[in-house]
Amino acid sequence: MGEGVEWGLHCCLVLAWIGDDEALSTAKLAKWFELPPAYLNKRLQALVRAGVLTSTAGARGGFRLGRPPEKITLMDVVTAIEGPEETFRCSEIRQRGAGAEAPASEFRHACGVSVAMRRAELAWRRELAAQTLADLMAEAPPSAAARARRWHERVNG
Amino acid sequence: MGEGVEWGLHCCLVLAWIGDDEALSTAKLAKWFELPPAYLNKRLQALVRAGVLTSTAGARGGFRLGRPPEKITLMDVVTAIEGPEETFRCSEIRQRGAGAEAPASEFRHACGVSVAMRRAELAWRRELAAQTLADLMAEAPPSAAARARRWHERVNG
DNA sequence: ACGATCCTGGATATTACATGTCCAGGAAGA
DNA sequence: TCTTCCTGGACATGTAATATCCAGGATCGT
Ligand code: SF4
Ligand code: SF4
Repeated sequence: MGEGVEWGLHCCLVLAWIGDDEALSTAKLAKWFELPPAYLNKRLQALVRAGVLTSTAGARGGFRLGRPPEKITLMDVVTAIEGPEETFRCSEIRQRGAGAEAPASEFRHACGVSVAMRRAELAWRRELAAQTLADLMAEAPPSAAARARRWHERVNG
Repeated sequence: MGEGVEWGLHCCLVLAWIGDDEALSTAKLAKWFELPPAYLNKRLQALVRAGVLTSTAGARGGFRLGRPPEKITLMDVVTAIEGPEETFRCSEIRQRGAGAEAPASEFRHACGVSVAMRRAELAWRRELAAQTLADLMAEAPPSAAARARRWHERVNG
């Protein structure tokens, strides 16, 4: 799991705190977290493509949430950044070598290893889809949200 | 998730099918699945270190299961090969940059992003720990097990 | 109209890690 | 004693994540 997920979640959290009235530029967000601006921008673009964020070009432009926080799940952010592929990639080694001698009827039955791993991955995705940005905001200490808004007023006018 | 997990699971399955009476060498297993022998051996060594497999040196040596199949969970194999680290690594970016201005009291509270991701990961691990090698054997078509034993008699005497 | 800000997307470099190979040493059986 | 075979480290290779840069276009404030 790349660190981009952590970046994305924190950025979404900040954007949720400061609200939809104002946008935050890549440069501001990068400065907040001390991250490489150009690279962070790539991740933000991925979130835009997934509809999690919206972007506005031009002066006073930047990013804001694409929909209300209670409509954004952690699963949305993770798949936007990590891609839709499953973490367990099946290379079908059972059909190679000695396994190739097996009758074709055996391959119609889904591989047990594959379904077992998929079952675990589904449990993971289900748990991610069950938690929203709004949940994270609720659990966070209120002082963090207030500090985000104060910082925003200072740097964004 | 590296492909080593798939290799390890398939090898464990073959070892479970042929039973504890005989051992299988790295070379034989590699030939079965058409995998690079030296590299496969690295993964098998990891399984030995975790106690999932046992190894015997010398002629007619090789690997066999370290304990009965119903005592080997998928979680055991995955952690043996992928390592014990969580897939979501937290780099504590909330304490960097503007976040550093936060009072220390805020950091005593565990980060919400971190606990949310951990919760999902625990669901994944729980699901892996709930499935054993014996379960996989039961779900597999009986013809696969029979073919494994036949092949073993041909190559191992 | 004009300059400043700021997103978009492609090309490119850098780095980390997974993958893969090789070899010397030792253990066990034939 | 010869062969098989595991162990562990060193090393080479390949690939993906990470990071930087630039040209193009959009928007805003003046
Ligand atoms: S048995 Fe399952 S994990 Fe193994 S190669 Fe086939 S589909 Fe993949
Ligand atoms: S808030 Fe959570 S995910 Fe973010 S840096 Fe802190 S511990 Fe890591």
